[in-house]
Amino acid sequence: MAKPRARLSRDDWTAAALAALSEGGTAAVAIEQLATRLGATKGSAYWHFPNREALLRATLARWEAEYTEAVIDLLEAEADLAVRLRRLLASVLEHRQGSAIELALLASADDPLVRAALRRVSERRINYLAEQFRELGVAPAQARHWAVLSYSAYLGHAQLARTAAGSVPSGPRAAREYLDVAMQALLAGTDRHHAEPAADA
Amino acid sequence: MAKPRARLSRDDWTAAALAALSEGGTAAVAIEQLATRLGATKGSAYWHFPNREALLRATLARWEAEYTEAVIDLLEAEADLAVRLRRLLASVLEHRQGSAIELALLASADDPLVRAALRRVSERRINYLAEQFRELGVAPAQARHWAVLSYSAYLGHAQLARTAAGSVPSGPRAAREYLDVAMQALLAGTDRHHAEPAADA
DNA sequence: ACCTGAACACCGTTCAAGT
DNA sequence: ACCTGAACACCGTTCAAGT
Repeated sequence: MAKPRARLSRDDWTAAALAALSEGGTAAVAIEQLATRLGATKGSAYWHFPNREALLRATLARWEAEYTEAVIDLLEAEADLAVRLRRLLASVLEHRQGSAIELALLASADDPLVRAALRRVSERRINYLAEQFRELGVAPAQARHWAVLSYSAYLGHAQLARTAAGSVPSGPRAAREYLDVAMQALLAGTDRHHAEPAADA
Repeated sequence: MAKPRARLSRDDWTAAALAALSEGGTAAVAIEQLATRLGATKGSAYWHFPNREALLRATLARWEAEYTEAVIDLLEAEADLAVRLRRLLASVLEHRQGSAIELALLASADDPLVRAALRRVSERRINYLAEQFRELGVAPAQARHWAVLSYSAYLGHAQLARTAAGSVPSGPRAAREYLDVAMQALLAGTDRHHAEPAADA
């Protein structure tokens, strides 16, 4: 398929695996299929990696390094703390780029390696959100609970968007109304009983 | 492993598949492995089912028939509408029986067949929840949004419990506090601005 | 150092042959 | 009607041999 390359690097393999991952989940990270795409034989993979697990592990590590902070970076760009939460949920409704791999990983949580990667990323993001809630005036003990709830809504939404796209609000109008509802819920523990209908649409 | 049985039925195969599903997800529904467990050869499976996909499909259909209404039945048993929501979220925190298969399915959402089953079940449950919110006095158009948010929190929680058990509130004390927060959020659109700390613990 | 090519194990699938 | 046993394709893995 692809033009045969004289030599392949580790990065060539993880790049191909990352692409396969977003298209077909963990199952698509198959050495023989990747070798065909890369114009090489399976033996090449086994030079760079001891086995398929190591290739998958390296691929997930690369995803963590390149995408873990993506959500946080997106939020940091906005000054208004309350609007950040809205952005977080909106990012799922709007299917931003980079989320394809994340959705594929959530669907492949069967795999222990995937599970471990998701665990680390979740913990990092929940800690960030808890910090946000504390800045909004929520007591530390409660802040973590609000963070977990918010991140659960995010994850559940990603899951719904993938498995039951029809059940999820679609179109700009419905999305805005849904976000208003979500913000009213998630900020119910704050002084601000709901965020403005957003100046970021 | 298992004592060899003279003859196997379709139900024997789907029962074995259901057990394998809850232990190892879709990947564990492997005809050769199931045959060994059942004390038969692979050919037996191909008598009852045209292929592995048909076996998986029948297994998922059985799960839908036996477990789809489980959550709803659980909730119907309780008269107080607001407490039902609390029960829904609590059921994830407490890892009730039957949820093992559901969690495995969420993790195997890679598979188109699994996705389809989850879609049908989600839609059914969201409709039920929307009805609940309408009974709580929420306008129909809003009720669906609150239902989607609630179910997202449920799904996201299931995902977190599976991938990042450490991030989720554990222990009766933390679980209760977390539920109080969740109820405050999910009932923020209702007259009852939060449910009583529950008489069902 | 990096890769090919052939080999083997495992699982999905087929099918002729058995009871 | 229901199952076995042998066969083949596909993918993970190994390794001797090539450049």
